[in-house]
Amino acid sequence: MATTSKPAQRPRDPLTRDRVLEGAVALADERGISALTMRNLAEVLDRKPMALYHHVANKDEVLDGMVDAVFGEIDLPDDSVGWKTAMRQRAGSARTVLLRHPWALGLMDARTAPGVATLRHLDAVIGCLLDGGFSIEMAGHAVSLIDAYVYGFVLQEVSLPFDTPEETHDAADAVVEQAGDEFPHLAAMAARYVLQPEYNFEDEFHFGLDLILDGLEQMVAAG
Amino acid sequence: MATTSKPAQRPRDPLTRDRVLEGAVALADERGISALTMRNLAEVLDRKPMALYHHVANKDEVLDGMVDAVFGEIDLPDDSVGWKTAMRQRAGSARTVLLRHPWALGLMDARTAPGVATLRHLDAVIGCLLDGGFSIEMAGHAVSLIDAYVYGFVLQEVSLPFDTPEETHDAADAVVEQAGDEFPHLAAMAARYVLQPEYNFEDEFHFGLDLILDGLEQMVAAG
DNA sequence: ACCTGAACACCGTTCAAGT
DNA sequence: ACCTGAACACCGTTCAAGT
Repeated sequence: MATTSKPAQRPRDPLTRDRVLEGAVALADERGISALTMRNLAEVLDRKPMALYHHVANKDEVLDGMVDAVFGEIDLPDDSVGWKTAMRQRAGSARTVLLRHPWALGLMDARTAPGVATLRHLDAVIGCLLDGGFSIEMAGHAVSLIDAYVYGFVLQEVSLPFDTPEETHDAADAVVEQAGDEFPHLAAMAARYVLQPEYNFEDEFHFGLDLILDGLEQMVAAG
Repeated sequence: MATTSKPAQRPRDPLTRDRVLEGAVALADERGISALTMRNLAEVLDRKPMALYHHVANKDEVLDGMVDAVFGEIDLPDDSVGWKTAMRQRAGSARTVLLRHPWALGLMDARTAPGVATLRHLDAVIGCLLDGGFSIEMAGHAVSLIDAYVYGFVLQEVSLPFDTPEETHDAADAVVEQAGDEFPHLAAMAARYVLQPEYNFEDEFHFGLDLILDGLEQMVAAG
């Protein structure tokens, strides 16, 4: 049997910056980023709004901290499995984490500076690639390429207007019916690919990731 | 000599949905997405706030429309140059447009459904790839991969805390000084790569794009 | 058809005050 | 050191009304 109230709240020992950020992430996950107001956040933490300002400068600092907290959840690359496997695992972890906090990528353009979790992650990734035989330039190329792909893929995934295979099916159906004349290629793709029972958007993720990792491997092997 | 006032405003003929969206894009470009309020937008359009609701249902519809308007600015693929060149040009156009409206990608996760400009663009891209010999499955893979890369790259680009090469240099300098001990690989990359005079973040874009297009070309050639 | 005024239930944040 | 009350200048949006 647990103690008193909801987890991670422990209502009345003094607030900390970390507790504020933790509450903000939980609130955004549960009720959407638009419900993340300083006033709602204070209520969840069982304080009055002004109490928050003792621990963070303003709402922007909360948003910055939330993004960094999310990046801190992503697994660091495993140094013992070779760069390619390590990058594949890390990319999968990043996707999982970013889908769990679907508001995070939309906050990136509001972020003023990368946080320490973000920098630590980047440092570990670069180290893993250098260990794997990448030159410093190639490691720079690789990080930018892999991360762009992962972020962009998840951005498409969270902005898709459906969350389940059934909804995907219905949406594709609607495209075929509504817009088959105006957008024939799109309709063909919906009918002959997306609507097939074996279609799974997640498989697209691995297709692109493998193409990228194979391409990098060839370039590294070629020197 | 122009007529009376600022362009695209023409203060007093009746508002239209398109004029509302045009004003919203201009306002977000000039003063940032946080300045985009229904009240500010009404002022720019020389109306009272409530006038907007005669042309759009609510603010969410404005945001959806803005994203679709931005997608409408991206060049459609050129059917006469081969799929690879067409995709390279289109990706470059998308990057340019998305950098011109840096708030657009951050709005994607709030979007409820793709608009017609987005669908038209996607349709043209699929058509271009099918013409180039892609199967419907390969075209699906290719669209998802290329678009993920372009969006993700630009997302990194707009969230970088600097806008000019000079600022990049200063920021990299700061990383080396502040965090050289804690993040040695990052510091090495900053010192030995990013801080070199010939470094240019834009070149990273072409590196990754070419790797992706070459990989796709090999797969298509192999059947 | 198109626009407006007044009002409601919210925001983030300042400033001065309480323990 | 940590928290609060009252206030200010904002939000998006409803409803009823004006031309």
